[in-house]
This record gives sequence, structure tokens and C-alpha cells, in this order.
Amino acid sequence: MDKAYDPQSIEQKLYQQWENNQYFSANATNEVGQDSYCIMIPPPNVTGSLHMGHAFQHTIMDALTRYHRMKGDNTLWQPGTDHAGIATQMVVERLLAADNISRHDLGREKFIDKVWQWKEESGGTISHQMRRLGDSCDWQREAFTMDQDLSNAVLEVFVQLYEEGLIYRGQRLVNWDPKLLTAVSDLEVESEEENGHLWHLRYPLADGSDHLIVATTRPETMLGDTAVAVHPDDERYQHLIGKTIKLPLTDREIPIIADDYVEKDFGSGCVKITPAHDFNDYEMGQRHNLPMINILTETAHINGNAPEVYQGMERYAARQKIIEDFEALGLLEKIDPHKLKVPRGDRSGVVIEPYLTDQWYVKIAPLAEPALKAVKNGDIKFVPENWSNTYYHWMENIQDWCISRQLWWGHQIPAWYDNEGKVYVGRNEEEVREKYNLGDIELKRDQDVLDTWFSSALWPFATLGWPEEKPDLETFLPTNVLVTGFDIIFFWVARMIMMGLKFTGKVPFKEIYITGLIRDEQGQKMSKSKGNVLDPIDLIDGIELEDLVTKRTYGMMNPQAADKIAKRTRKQFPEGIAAYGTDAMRFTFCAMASTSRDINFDLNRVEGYRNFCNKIWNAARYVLMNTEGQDTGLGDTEKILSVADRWIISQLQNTITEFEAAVSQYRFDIAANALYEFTWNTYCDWYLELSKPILYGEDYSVAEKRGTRHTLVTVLEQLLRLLHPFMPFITEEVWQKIAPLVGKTGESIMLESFPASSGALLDQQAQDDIAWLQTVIVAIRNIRGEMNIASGKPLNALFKNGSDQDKARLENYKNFLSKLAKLGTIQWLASGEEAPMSATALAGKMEILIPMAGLIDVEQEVTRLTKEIEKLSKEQGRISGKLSNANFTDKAPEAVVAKERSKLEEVESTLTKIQQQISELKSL
RNA sequence: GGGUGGUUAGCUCAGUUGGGAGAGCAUCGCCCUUACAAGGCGAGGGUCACUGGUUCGAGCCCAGUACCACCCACCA
Repeated sequence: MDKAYDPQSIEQKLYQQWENNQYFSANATNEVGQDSYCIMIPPPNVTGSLHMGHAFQHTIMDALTRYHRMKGDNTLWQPGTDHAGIATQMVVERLLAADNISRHDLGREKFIDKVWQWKEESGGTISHQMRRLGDSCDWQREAFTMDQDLSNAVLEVFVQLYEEGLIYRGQRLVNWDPKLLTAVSDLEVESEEENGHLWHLRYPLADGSDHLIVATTRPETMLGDTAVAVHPDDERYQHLIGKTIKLPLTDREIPIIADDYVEKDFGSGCVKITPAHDFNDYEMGQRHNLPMINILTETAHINGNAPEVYQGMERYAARQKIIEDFEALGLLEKIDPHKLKVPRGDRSGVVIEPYLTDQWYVKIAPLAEPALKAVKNGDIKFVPENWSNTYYHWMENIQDWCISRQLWWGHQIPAWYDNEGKVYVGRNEEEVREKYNLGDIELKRDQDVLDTWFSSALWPFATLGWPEEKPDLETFLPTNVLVTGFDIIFFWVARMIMMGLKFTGKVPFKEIYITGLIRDEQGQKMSKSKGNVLDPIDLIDGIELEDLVTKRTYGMMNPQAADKIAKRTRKQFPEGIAAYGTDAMRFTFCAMASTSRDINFDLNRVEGYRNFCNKIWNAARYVLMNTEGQDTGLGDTEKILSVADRWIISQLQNTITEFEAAVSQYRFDIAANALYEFTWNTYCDWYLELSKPILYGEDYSVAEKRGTRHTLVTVLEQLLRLLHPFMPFITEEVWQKIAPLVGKTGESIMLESFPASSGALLDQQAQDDIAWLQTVIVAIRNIRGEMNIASGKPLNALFKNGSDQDKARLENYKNFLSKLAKLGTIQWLASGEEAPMSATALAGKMEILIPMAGLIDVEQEVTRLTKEIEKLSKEQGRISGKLSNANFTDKAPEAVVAKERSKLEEVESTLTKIQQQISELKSL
């Protein structure tokens, strides 16, 4: 083995082997007695590439998948991608725009061909990245939401819902994106607070007697006003209710109505009502039977319903003109600055218009109810649990879902219209004609496609073959856990639950593990515009500074921002990013996956865990050097296990137990820490060191040496299996070398069983003995460290006041002690014998003396001991204070009080001894 | 306006039924000891955001305050 761990040289080749050998494949049915375990990937946009959030979630999913595979489950991790209607269409349109072609130049069919072509070219990015992450998903089942199978499922669901009256077509006010020229759902609109104005406009009464003042943030919509509303209890306007307004700039008269939606205290207490361009006004229009006047075109220009002078004007130009015209008429009361929430399309970024159109809707209430119940009654569990509240709140207030989009890329709605505009829904045109007995009349298919999330909602069962009755459905549904971010609970999770229950009668998954968001090390969201994005592949392979700068600033519109980002990047990564490898990155994600919502991703952690990989690597080198080609005690040969051997085996059992408990609760941070701690602090720092005296010493028998070699290699082999779900590559690479030494002939660690802990291997006596040994060794190292004595210099040690047990232990473990603490001679001080001037330490009641001649100066030792006394005195004060408080001794549980008493006793006896030692030193 | 999460060492974060404040990284000191300098050994470092309450005892429970982050909502 190379002296240092080098991820680049091992990872890709191993993945190739796994994939070629089809180790990731799931079976359609379970073997007898076998459980299934299934995770559905949240399909990433086929347009995209994986970001840190994906890498994080994939690490969790793969860890779970590998763990369960090793536990013996029939394990399926279903991969795939989403066609991402709007996003993908935009990307391809942008590409075409570079050649000055619009999609309309091509026409629908050719444009869709282009999208498919582009998907074939770039759609491999994600699966390639997933392979780099080590994702052990079943590639033979890779799915795409526009595949034939899934498209069939979409058709089936649409038709069934329509036939049950749960899908309908209606004219409503929708969120209209005037740039993309499509409706979008509520969820695709993001409202941000922006600085705007509140224009106060005078509306004269039709009888010329007076005027009202209305306040508005959108003056241009006044062209579509069909009423002015006041609060029914507002004394100021009581006498005006029922009268009419002469709407300025138009020739229309509109009524003054009363509605308690109006806030008396806001503005003037009068609201202009534009039912065709505002959601609230729409509602009020319904209540009061107001006419709806649409004044906008689909591109948000003023249309023919407005006075001629404004026709064809862009909405903001019209706003300007209208304000000027009001002012010219003396009808502009005032303009106040005003903060308001501006709704913008999450894809286009332009201001969304409430717009009156015909769209398709899913009637959601009947679907929401069972979906709500499934979480309430525990069929589906959120982890962490508190996300269920968010879910309840949304599901209890859910609106009908607008599912039609005026796009070309997506599942075209299976509806046909005859020349009278009558709509027929069916799986295809033939079916429709047959079913409705239409003969060969002219039919035109609906041009719209479905919201991307409509097909995503079917993902868990559609990928398993639904509506066909494949055994896979029975085997894997409900899936075990969904791993995803909270940002798509509404978009996706809730809709999967609704559709899953509706069409399969089963919940789609039993648990939902909601991961935190990955932010940068300062808690900022990672985004292209902030220039703080990290690419997971760059952490794996490393990247030169210049390449990173280029990557982060590429295609930036604003050169100043690009400059700033370049500067910051150079400062933060003066050397670029090192190649940490996949395992280090994955382990970092696991170690940071605690219950908190967001994760501030710190590259230093990755470096730390890269070092951890190196530690594992070198531990394996040590083990190999001492076992390869030697007798590792396979079979029935006699083996004698040392206390250290029994101790490390015992500790391993505890670690396995701890790991499994943590994973079962999705506490990957606890699991990762348990592994780290055991590997580094227990196995490497102590056990490997304890093995040296045995392996290299002359006073151990062949059976003892064999026992230690056996333990070295078996514990390592189990440890590798324990680590495998988190760090698949390094564990495989090392395991290949270690496995033969324990007599294993398996092809891959990923097909081996997960280590099982055994209570029979717990060894309390070994644990106590090693704990004692550690105390003594640390005490001596402490003296050495504090006194700055070179670690190579052997020290002679004297022991005093030991119990029989101390004496036995010292006798038995002398070899360990002298090697690990670098001691020369070890002797008991006979009673009455005078001790030489020494530095001292205590292990329980036993005193450890390190004679100082030529090593330590008195003053330094006194300083060291005084420091010790200060610490202990503080402790003594704390405890004795507590114990002298009658309230404590009376009311606290007996065990707690007893514990404090014995603690105090120990502290005081230690204090006495150290004080004694100090005075002895001083008297010399 | 309603809601959720957070505030613990210089940084990033753990802290499970209330009972001796922890880890990694960073810092300091000594060591290139035959697995590992991507390392070993040792050390320093915290008013657990603030205020009050419950309790013998609070990082943890309760009430309130401040700040940060996010989600939801129709004040034009």
C-alpha cells in the first residue's frame, strides 16, 4: 500500500467494478424471510447538475441503502430525473436564442425534438455525478418523468381523476407569468418586499357633489375598476354607499359598495376594486356580482378594453401615463413611498399578473383529507417530527391546484375539443372518439401541458410499474423513507401522498426525513449570484484557484459583482481546493447531519475527515505489515487474547450498538462521531499501540502473538464494514486487502453482512483494567508534557501506596505501561523507604513518582502542582458547598448525594497528597 | 400579522428523563518514536444571548426580551 491515502487512484475504478457486476440491483420479489428496503430518489431536474444539497441528500440515501443492503434486505434505491417543464424549456429556448431562433420559428414538434436532443446530450451529467458520489442506485431502473411508462401513468391518473370529477376546467384568476406566457401555481410565485409607492387618487362622484380618495399600489389597474368599496360601518362614507363614481380617464360609472374586507384605517378607507386583476378584488367581485374587465394582454400590455390612448402600452409605461393624466386633471392627491410585497415568478423573475384565463384544476379537498389523516395517524412520520405541523397547516388551507401550463415541453393534456368547444378527455384520440361516439368530426387537442409536479407526484408508484400490476409494486410500496428538503414539502411531498393514497391505497413512504439546507460557512445560502457555490465534484477532485474563479464568475451580467466574487474567492481559497475525495466529503455530510435545520458547510471539516481517511489507510498499513504472510490464527489454532484484545473487541460491540441506534433515528452525526471516535481514539491511539508490546516483545508466547494478530485484523475487518455505508470507497479498497487475512473470499465489502454486536463479547474486566492502565499512562505523559521532557527520553517510575489490585495490574501490564509511557525502570517503593525528589501523579490512591534528578527543576514542578491544586480546590469548594446545603442532602436522590460525597472524598484526598508533595519539594 | 427554528470555546457544531460544560478545526508547547507530520503527546480557551420564574439543583423546564434565519398570510 502507498504511504498516503489517495482517493483519486481508487474511487472511480471501484465504482466501475460495482456497477459492472450489478451489485446495486434489486430483486422484484423478496426471498423468503427477507425484508425490502426502498428509497425513491427525489428526481433532480434533468437540466441541472448536482449541487451541495443533492450531494448531502444522496450521501444520506446511499448510506441508508448500503446499510440495509448489508443488513440483508432486498434493497432498491430508485434513480431518475425530472423533465422540469419550465426550467428545461427555458434552457433550450435560451440556446436557440443565441442563434436568433425562437421556439415559434421551429414549431412545437421540432422544438420538442430539440429538447429531447438536448436532454440526450446533457442529461448524463447528473448520472455521471451520482456515480462519482458513490451512489449505489439500481441504474437498470433509471427513470425519466417523460418516459413512455411514466407518461402512461400520467394519462391514466388524469383520465381517472377527470372521470371522477376531481379534475375540471374553469375560468379563474391565475398567476400569470407575462414573460413565460403561462400560468403558474401559487407555489411558483415568490413574494419579496420591495420599495414602491402608494398613489392616492381622487375619484369624483357621478353627481359631481364630491369625490373619494382611493389609495393604490397599482394605478394602471384603475382602467379595469368596476367598483369602489368602503367598510359597511364606516360613518364617513355611509351616505355614499349605493352612489356611483365617474371613473376618471374612462367613460364608465362604477358603484360604491360596502364590504367588510375593507380596512377602515388603511389609506382613506376606500378601495378601488379591479376584479380581473387582483385576487381579493376577484373574490369581492364574485360577492357583489361585479363585471370583470380584463385590461391586459398576455404580455401585460394594455388591451382593447381600455381607452384607445392607453392601448398597446406596456404595463409600467401605462402606469406612468395614467399618473400623469391624473395629475393633469388635478386628481392626484398625493404619492407616498410604500413597501409592498411584489409577486415574482420563481423562474422568470418578472412580476406575476393575476390574469383571467381558462385552466385545468385538480379539486384538492377530497385528496387532501386522507393525506392529512395519513400523517396524523402515524402511517407517515416526519423526521424531525415538527415538520408535520407545517404539513398540517398547508393541507388544511390548501387550494385547488392549477395544473395546466402554456408550455410545449411536458405531458400534453389528454383533452380534445370539438368545433363548439366541447371538451372530451381520454387516453388518446381514438378512445375519445369511440367513447363519446364522435365519428370523424374535427377534434383539436388541448395545447397545454401539465405542471411538472403532476408527474412527480406519481413518482413512487409510477416508477414501480403502476398502472401495470408488477410484483415490484407489491415488494417495494410503501417505500421506507423519503429523504428530501423542506422546500419541496408542498410542491412534491404532499402531492405524492395525495396521489399515492388515491391510486394505490397505500402511503408512498413510511417516513420522511427532512434534511437541512446546505449553506456556506457563514450561513449564507449558496447561490450563483452570491458567488459562494461549491461544486461537490470540486471537493472530490480539487480545483485550481483560477478555474474556480472562472467557474464562479462565468456568465455574470454584472462585472462589478463578478469582480467582488473573484476577489473573495481568491482570499478564501488562495490555494484553490484540494482533492479531498468522495469519502471525506460524504463523511462530512454525515457528521453534520444533526437535527438542526441548516448546515453551514465548512471546508475545514472536509479536510479533517480527509485526514481521517488517511488515518484509516495507515492503520490498515500497520495491520498489514504485522499480519500479511503471518499466522493470523485462522481456524482452530490456539490463540490467547490479551487484555487489550478483549478490550478492543468489547469496545467494538459498544460502537456497533451505538451506530445502529443512531442510524435508526436518522442521527447520522452521532453515528459518524461514534465511528470516528472508535477508529481514531480507541483503535488507533490505544489499541494499535497496545498491540506493539505484544507483537514486538520477546516475552509473549506464539499463541499470544497469534491472538493479537487475529484481533488486529478481525477488528479492522469489522470496522471497515461498519464504516462502509458512510465511506464506500476507502473501505472497499482496504477490505480487499484485509479480507483474505480473516479467511473471507467475498467479492466486495458491499455484499458482506453488516457487523452484528454480541453481548457475549462485552468484557467489563478488560474495560476496567484498560481504563486503569490509561489513567496511569496519561498521568505520566502529563508530567512529561508539562515538564517539556522529550518524549523519547525514558523515565524511571516509582509506585507507592497501591492496593493489591494496583499491584496485580502493574505486574500484569508492566510491558504495556513501559512501552506506552516510555518508562525505564518500574519499581514499588517499599514502605518506610524514602522517596527521591520526584514529580508525582495519582491514579486513584496509588501514587506515581517520577524521580527528577537531572530532569526537572523544583520550581517548575511546584508550579505544575499548584495549578493542579487550584483546579481541585475549585472543585472541592463546589461540592462541599453543595453538601453543606441541607436542602440538597434532604431532597436530592440518595444516589446523587452519595456520588457527590465520594467525589468530595476523592478530591480531598488528592488535594492532601499534592499539598504534601509540594511541601516536601519546598523543604528540600 | 401568524408560525417555525436558532443563539454553547476564535470558527463549525454536539449536549438524549434537569445532577461533574464536550468534539472537530484553529491556537500554544514538546516530539520527524520502525502505520500515519494529512501524524504523536500534552496544554490553554466558555457569564451556555438577556431577564425573571419553577427546583435542593437549570445549557436543558416555564414566562418574557433582544438579535438572526426561514415559512405562511388578501391591508389596497
